[in-house]
Amino acid sequence: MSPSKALPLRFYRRPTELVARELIGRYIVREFEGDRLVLRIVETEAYLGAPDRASHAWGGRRTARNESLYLPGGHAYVYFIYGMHFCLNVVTEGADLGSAVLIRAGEPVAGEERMLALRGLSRARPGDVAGGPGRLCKALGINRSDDGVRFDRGALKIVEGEPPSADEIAAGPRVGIDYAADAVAWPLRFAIRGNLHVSRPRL
DNA sequence: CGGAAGATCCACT
DNA sequence: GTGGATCTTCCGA
Repeated sequence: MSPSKALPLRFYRRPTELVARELIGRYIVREFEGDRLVLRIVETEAYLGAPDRASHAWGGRRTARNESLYLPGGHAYVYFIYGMHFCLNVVTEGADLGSAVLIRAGEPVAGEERMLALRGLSRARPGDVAGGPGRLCKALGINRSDDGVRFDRGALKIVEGEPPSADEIAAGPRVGIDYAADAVAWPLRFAIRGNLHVSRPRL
């Protein structure tokens, strides 16, 4: 079934837009209280750091909240937003740049029953479990205690998969960043074309 | 020190 | 389509 070989740190230490594209089709493997939860990544967004108005690292902003965003590629940046949701990012490139990829949606591969329970649902249509960054974190039991962990080992890994071909990946503007001036329209959102687990608005 | 806004989600009309 | 939930963070005064 799903492969178990974690991506090496060097995978992440490349241009952010490329990493965002190439994370599509990989698997997030989460060990949570004895359960193995697996999601296939179907949607990502690239955040480029200081030059990117939509990035938490815009203009070099650096605070206690986003400190882990400045770790070297391959670490997690988990932040709390809107008073109730967590979002999961994969730090990219080298240390101190503040570039990262937001994991926006995943397709359940294993442990779906447990993920449903974590989401507080009894049944779900495609996309309900992990279609959206807040839902995805809730389905995997991710919170601030996962901030700064490595993705190549431990209880929150990203492993190899079967990345779709380039023509199966759609690109478009990122979600929820209307304030981001010139960066509003940058096509840094990536998703598997036609996949039902992609968040709204669908690409 | 106060206010505003946020890389969201859900329920309701 | 609209607004409310809920709270941390940030910036301006």
